[in-house]
Amino acid sequence: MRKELDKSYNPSAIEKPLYQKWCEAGYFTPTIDKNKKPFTIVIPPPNVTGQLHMGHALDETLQDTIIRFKRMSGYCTLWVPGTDHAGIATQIKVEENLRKEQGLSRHDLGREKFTELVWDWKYKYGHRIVEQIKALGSSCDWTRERFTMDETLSKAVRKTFVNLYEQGLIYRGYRISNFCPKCATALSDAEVEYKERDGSFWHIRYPVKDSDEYVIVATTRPETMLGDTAVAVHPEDERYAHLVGKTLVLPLVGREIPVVADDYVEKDFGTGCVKITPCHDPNDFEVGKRHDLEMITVIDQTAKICGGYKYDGMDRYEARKAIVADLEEGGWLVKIETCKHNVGHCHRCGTALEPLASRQWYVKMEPLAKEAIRAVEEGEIHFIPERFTKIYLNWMYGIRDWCISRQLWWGHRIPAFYCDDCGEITVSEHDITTCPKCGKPVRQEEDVLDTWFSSGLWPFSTLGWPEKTEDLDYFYPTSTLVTGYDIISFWVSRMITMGMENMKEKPFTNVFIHGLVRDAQGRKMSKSLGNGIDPLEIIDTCGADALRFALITGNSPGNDMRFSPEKIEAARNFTNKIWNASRFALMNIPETLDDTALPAREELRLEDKWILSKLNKLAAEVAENLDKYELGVALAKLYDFLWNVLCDWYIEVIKPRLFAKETKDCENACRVLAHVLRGAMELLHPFMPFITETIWQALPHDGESIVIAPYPVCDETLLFEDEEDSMELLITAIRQIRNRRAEMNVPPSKKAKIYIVSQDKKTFSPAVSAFFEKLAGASCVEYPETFHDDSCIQIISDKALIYIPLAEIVDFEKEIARLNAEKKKLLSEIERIDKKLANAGFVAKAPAAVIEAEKTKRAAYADKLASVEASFAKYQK
RNA sequence: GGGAGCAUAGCUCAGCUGGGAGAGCAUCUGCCUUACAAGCAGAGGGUCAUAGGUUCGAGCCCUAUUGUUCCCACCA
Repeated sequence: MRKELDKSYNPSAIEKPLYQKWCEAGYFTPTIDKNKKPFTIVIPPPNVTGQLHMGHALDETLQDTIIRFKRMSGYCTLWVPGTDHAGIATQIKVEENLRKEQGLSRHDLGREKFTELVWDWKYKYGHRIVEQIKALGSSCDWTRERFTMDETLSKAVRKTFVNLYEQGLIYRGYRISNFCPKCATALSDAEVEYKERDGSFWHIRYPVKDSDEYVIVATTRPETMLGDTAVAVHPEDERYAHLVGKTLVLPLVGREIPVVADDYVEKDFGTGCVKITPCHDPNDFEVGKRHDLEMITVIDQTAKICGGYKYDGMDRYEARKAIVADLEEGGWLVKIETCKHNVGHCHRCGTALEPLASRQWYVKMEPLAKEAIRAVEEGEIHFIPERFTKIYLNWMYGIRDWCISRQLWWGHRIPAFYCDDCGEITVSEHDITTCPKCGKPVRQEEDVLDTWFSSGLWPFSTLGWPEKTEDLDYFYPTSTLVTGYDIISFWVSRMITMGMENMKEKPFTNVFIHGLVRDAQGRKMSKSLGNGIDPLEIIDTCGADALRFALITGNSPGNDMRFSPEKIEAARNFTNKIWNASRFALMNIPETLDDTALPAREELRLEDKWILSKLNKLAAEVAENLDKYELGVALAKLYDFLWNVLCDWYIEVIKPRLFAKETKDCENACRVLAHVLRGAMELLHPFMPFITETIWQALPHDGESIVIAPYPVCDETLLFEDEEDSMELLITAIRQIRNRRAEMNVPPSKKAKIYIVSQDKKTFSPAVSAFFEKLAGASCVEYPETFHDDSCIQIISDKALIYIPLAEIVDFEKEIARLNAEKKKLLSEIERIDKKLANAGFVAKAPAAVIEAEKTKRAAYADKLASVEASFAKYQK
């Protein structure tokens, strides 16, 4: 059933109902077919209470383009959508809201009530991001939508935890971890962002007990001195050798602490004496363990001083000021230097982190990393672009144990149960209430798991693991993972690690990495800068297709891109161009034409063969580019074909035929036009699904939707090299005529007769006169064997001489100057080629085809030069 | 300290395995040519960061330098 297109493209009216139709028809829900190859993508799950931003838009567009291409190419495609519970991020948001609206903290509510509240949020806002992903046109299978805290996914988490624990790969350890005072939880190394800060280097005098001697330590964090339990020097540092083993008296505190010798100290840095605070610095912690030093905690999890000092309760920075003042007053402060140093910050909230000794759960990574490294090094998993392999391997080779416990309430609670009576720790897949050892009641670990623990299982937990499901069997391993380079260490590495461990098989074959979307000045888009462009606003005003186009065009894998209103405008103009061209086509294609057959081969005219040839070559190239993940290149080719080939030339050229209604020639042109436009829409569909479906439905077509139409492949019987060459000659000739007319200010309304002299009778024949009449301001065209009229404009085109009798506007001096310029250019070109051909090395080593091409070029130049010379002769007569 | 990316037209970027540089936007000129002024036609504009090297031939490969962005590690 064909419908006429509206006067103007109105995406907002079209997109939603279309998307709904696709979903209802089940196009996005695959039926497992063992005769077909599966192609699977799992979405990088966005935060469940988040909102779509440009980064998501890019990510989803890339995935959708790939999956639509594969679907049309005959694969059994599955794109699993879903969301992440995003532990910290979500909890913070809900806590903030609770404080704002009710003035309460989560502790006021208690764990159970608070998590209920977060679930409420999840139900309330979890839908929003899903709707936004749909608005982009993403062809996800919503019947398989998952959430990291779904029952089955939680099972996967527990199963994994227990497995690893039983292998000794999960353990509970006491050591320094990074604490975020604001989020009030421990973090993993990956979640620490180091930023350079201006700081000071305080030099403090520590006196030796019962002596006049002293040592000077230098520190950037004087407040930690409260927890000092030693001063370390290098074992081979002669300056301090006599002090090793002696006792120092800690200023302000009075604690007696030893001087120890440790390799960790660098002699040449600072004073060569390092204060050791085992509970508040990772290196000091190690030193402390080696020398069996006392562990004294002086800063708590909210970054306040604790431990029974006069500074108790003070914030760390407040305490720093107070302590420095007291040191100064006591005469302990020697000097203050300014320095730059790196401070770890929470990657969620940006607060400066506090290293604290505490008991946390860890995953022992080294044994697990082995397989994850092997899979990539042996090429089972392939990064696109290649260079990200190094980034991944660099991270994996330097991997340290992963702190997975978080002091949060929102997330998967760690399935460890403590018996306070006998001290037994039981890790169990199922909740237990009594201790299996002594039968006394147990209490479950309060902490939850790092969000990335569950997202690390995503490629198989979403398919049903640990159950042996049909989906898992058919769709795993997934095909391509699409994500930004910023989460390679957070997420990609963990999925590979967990996939190799749990499935004994890679989670995906390809990792397609994209960059960040930045603003027009190249800055990261962020809420605080207010420089973000809202993708939803663009969808509303310009349509999802325009947004998708703007995100993919001119972009190459792995590189950041700048996004600007100009880009969107260009994209919208393109959708408009497609729309108008299609509208024009449909105005001319008669209603009665509803089959999709091309005209008989012998009835195809030059321009028909040309455009068909171009289309089929395009199909081959686009598929090749898509296979290589060069989406930007593929889309640029489609743009060029639609605008600069189909619209600018083919449609213009066939207008006379289209207007000759009810002729066979008209019908043929219509058939070719419909065929080419439909093919172009099919090729473009993965990139711009809505507009292409709308136009496709309006054109003669087979099948019920472009979504499931076969992706065009190159039909070699429709490649016409000769006709392509001829058409190129004609286009060149027309361009040159236009150029000359414009140069000479001939008004477009002024038509003139033209004479074309050419040996190429096949190309320059009366059959193409209409081209020149329509496109080059010709009143009529003649094709004489020779032509002599000195008062004509003469154009030396490829394989043709063109004469236009516009005597009244010919400026002979200008003509001669122009010919001179032309001659000079031709001579230099010929000289260049001659030089090349005279080069023995070139002739001996260059491929034959290259040499042949040079010779052909030389012949063409020589030909033109002869024409130029002939013209000179005429003018000089 | 280790590693990676980028440097091409005024701006934003393409340029696949080396065979004489492209697009979009911007600029200038002329057009309401019956799909489209969100358009059509035409034009100008580049020592492909610098210096070497490999090669018959380098924007592309190698080395060094400069500028720039990022990742990792982190010395108190």
